[in-house]
Amino acid sequence: MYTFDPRRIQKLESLRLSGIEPFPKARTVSHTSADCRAAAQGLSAQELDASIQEFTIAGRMMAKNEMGRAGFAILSDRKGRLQIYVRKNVVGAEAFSLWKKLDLGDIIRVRGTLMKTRRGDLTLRVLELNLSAKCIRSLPDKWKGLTDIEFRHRHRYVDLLMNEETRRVFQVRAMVVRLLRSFFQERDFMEVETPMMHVIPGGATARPFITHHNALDMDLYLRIAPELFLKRLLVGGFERVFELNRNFRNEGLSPRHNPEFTMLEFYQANATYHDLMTLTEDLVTWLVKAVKGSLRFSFQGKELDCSTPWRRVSMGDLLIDATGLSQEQLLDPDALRARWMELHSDEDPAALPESMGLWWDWFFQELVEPGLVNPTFVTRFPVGISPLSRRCEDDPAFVDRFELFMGGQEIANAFTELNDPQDQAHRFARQAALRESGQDEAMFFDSDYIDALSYGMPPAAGEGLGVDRLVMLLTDQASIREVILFPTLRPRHGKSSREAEHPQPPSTDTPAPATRSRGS
RNA sequence: GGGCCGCUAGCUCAGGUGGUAGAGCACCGGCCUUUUAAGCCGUGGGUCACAGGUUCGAGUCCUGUGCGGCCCA
Repeated sequence: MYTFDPRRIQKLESLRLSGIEPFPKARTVSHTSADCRAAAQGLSAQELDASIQEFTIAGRMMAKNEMGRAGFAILSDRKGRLQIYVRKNVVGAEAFSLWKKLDLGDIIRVRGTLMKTRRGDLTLRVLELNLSAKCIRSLPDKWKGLTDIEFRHRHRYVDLLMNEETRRVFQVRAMVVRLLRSFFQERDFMEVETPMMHVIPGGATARPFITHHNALDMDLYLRIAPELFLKRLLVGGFERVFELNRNFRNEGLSPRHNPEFTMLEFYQANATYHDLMTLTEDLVTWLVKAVKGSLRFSFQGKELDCSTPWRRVSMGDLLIDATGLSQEQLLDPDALRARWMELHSDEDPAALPESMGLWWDWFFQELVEPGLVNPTFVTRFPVGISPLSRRCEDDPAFVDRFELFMGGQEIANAFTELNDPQDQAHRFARQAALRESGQDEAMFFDSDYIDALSYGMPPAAGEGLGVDRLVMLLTDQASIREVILFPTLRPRHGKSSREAEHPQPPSTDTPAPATRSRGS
């Protein structure tokens, strides 16, 4: 059952007794607070007083000053805030008694004309006042505001109605999504929607969520990436496709990871990853200019300069600098292991990687990634951690792939697509073997995808771009939870009492394998 | 997974060494017809996250649990 604040319930009753419905049906509104500001632009207090134009606006009452038979309040609507002024001899006794009963948080509708106060603040002089919806919870402290981060995330609606900055973050997010769509539509990419529920989860190395279809009596996986379906569309003749939607990865929560996150993926036939580097520069600089107004901006205290061309550097060169190892040592898992143990003498050697690719991944994430502040394309990844990428022409141990880093975090991941069905089958087999050995982030063997490639997929390049991370950069937020309206949170009260009384048997899960979750 | 910090009124926070739980805002009542965090007077409001323990006595000390934040892995 739910318990309401008895004082506010009493208030509802008293309003109803005096003939005022606390939750009436909507009445029309003619303007917004921004319209009022625009109408008053450049007008003096005298000119406003002479104006007879009426405005009907509605919004939430965020502040209230009562002064006997008059008073001020601040109304907040989707376009901002506007002060209103209520006088008993103007609105009448009945409306004024409603005014006196109004609480902070109430949503009201007012009709009136514009004026300026002695201090010059634009104000709506109210002629008519209606209650639109009653608020029966008290608002956070009007001066200190709402600061508790957990409360802000669990009750985002309160965060939004109290904090201008929170609204701004999500307005920027909406703008970014709109601009991304128009960028690709203008370049003749077709927006598509591929399955969220997969029989075989693929397209990334990550643990999936499992769900169940009752009628078919089968488990399905929430997708970890749309990649393999988008490439099937290349086979089908849609030569430029993109999808902007959610992926789900069954990993821990962190300031950079939410289990569901938004990714833009796009694929272009007859292009290579070099073409996508240029396209990504065009896309991101365009977005940064539109949102920030400049290619230079600060992110978490660091200065970012997005002027093109961006640095392009191979992963190997970065690792030579960061580890002090030679090119030959970087190819030798034993040398890599020895260097790692020099840096981490306390780690359990049994839990460390065995392949060169994973070693590169570990060293890179630890030593290189945080330092990549300005936009940087990192190229030439080891084939072992790139099971869907085309091999470099000059060295089959590496692939034509890049990741884009900005502000010390991975923003995008792209490669020239592997379209040789035999090579792809070999790579899947290798991944499947890793799964067998307990690495549950490794990929499944997807024979339907091999079927598709067997029909011939045009040479193509594809990219995935983390929308949440991009919005973090553009809004200067350190945590992904600040750019997701309703981030995943633990249940408020943890384990149920039943579970506490009857603990589950010990988990039979295998211990965590020697992998670290890939970015993005 | 580990370390540190936090959890007190609807909100923001005080509560040296253990001794009847406090302020501001909000809410309620009264005064005030251009306020600017309006002001003045008055009232009500608490399972001090939860569970144990030490003690004559616990918001305070101890142990455990939950939730959150930061750092590390």
